[in-house]
Amino acid sequence: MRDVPIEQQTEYAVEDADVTLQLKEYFQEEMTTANTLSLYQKVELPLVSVLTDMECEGINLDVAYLQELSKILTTDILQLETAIFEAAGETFNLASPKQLGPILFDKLKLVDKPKKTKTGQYSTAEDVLSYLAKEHPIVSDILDWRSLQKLQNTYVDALPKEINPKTGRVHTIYNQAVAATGRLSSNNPNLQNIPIRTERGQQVRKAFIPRDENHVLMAADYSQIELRIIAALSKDEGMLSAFQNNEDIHSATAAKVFNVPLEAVTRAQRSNAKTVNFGIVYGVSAFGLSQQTDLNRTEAKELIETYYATYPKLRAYIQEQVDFARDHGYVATVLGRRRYLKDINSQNAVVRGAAERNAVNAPIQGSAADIIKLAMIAIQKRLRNEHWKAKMLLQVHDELVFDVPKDEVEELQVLVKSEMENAFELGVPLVVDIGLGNNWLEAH
DNA sequence: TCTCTGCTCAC
DNA sequence: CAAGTGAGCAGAGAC
Repeated sequence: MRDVPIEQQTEYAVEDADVTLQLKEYFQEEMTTANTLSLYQKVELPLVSVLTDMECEGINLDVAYLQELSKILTTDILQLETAIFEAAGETFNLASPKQLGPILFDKLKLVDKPKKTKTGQYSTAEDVLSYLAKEHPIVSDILDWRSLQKLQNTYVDALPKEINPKTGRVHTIYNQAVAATGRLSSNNPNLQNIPIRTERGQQVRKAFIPRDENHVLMAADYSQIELRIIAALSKDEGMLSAFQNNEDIHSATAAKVFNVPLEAVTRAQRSNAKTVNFGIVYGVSAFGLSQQTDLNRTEAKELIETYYATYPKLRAYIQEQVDFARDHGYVATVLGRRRYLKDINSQNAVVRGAAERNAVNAPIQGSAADIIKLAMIAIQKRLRNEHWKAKMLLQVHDELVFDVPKDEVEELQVLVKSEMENAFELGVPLVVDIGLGNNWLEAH
């Protein structure tokens, strides 16, 4: 908390003493374990001042641009609303799933047996409506309306309200003691879920800009860090060699699974391989995979089988994690961060299944968190000791964002890439991609 | 005003 | 039965 007025410190960052208490509660009784004590002293405590610096620094937002964006959104939203009420034959509160459900499924009878939520309402969730879009033009208008409404309410109109009048910048708060896996979380505002996937969402990301015309934003993100971790932890030769040869892991997986040369992999094959690669980390079932791809359940089941035949040590590793959790009641990351799984021996198969997926996912997601935390500590130490003017602003799980004076850009890229790639010796190369831009979208 | 539900944004 | 980790919005109902 250096060089920051006291009134500013307490506004954005919880004081260090409070964080220490939160952390001790977070780790609870395991503080006596050697690994946990070391994790606490070597990672979590040094990270406190790094996060404080980032929170106090804040980030610059282009408010005039967001206000223009909001006007356009308002027009588009009204247009969609008119078309939807016309098609429905009545007006209602479109933001209410409780009112929308009966319109779609009782009045327009979009489908025979509508999916219900756990409370018995009709489900109008995105995956359900996407599937029904071909039944009636009102459906895609509703989905479009929802997405624009989300952008306007959650980001375009909300973010400018978060600007601190003293600094003129937006200051998130990072919570170090919330996520079960060791990840950070971000709130007030959450700057870890700024849109990027859709074209209209990308317009929002453009509102995050450098502090002035002498700076640029630099984004540095780990390439496929979770898959590299599962490759390293499982020691599967096929997956390790793909990373050692710096191959595109999804194409390499597709080539192996569909038994075609790397150059002959089609877009659809790569896409399905990508879905399985991510699914493995989350513990996906054949049913889940079939929902996410164009495959039926039999094909999805076959694909998963072929996947495990391709990367046999992955299956063994997953089994080891589940067995370890059953025996010890917890699983651990590369730095010994534990997640306790009280339901791992539950009689209830659904509850037990969820705990088993946690046993696989927590070490992967948590090890990625360990590694980026080490990188953040190392980077901030150098920025401070070597008197850089550049500032680390944001962390988004596998990405760090910096505000960089133009005359530091070239050298800082080298520093950040090197510190991130060498933060931890994993046994598989860590690769960091760096981008620069006059806004956060361009920096990707 | 508070809490829960349904939904959707990110990695 | 069925994909992990979060935060925040509006609606709806309890008080």
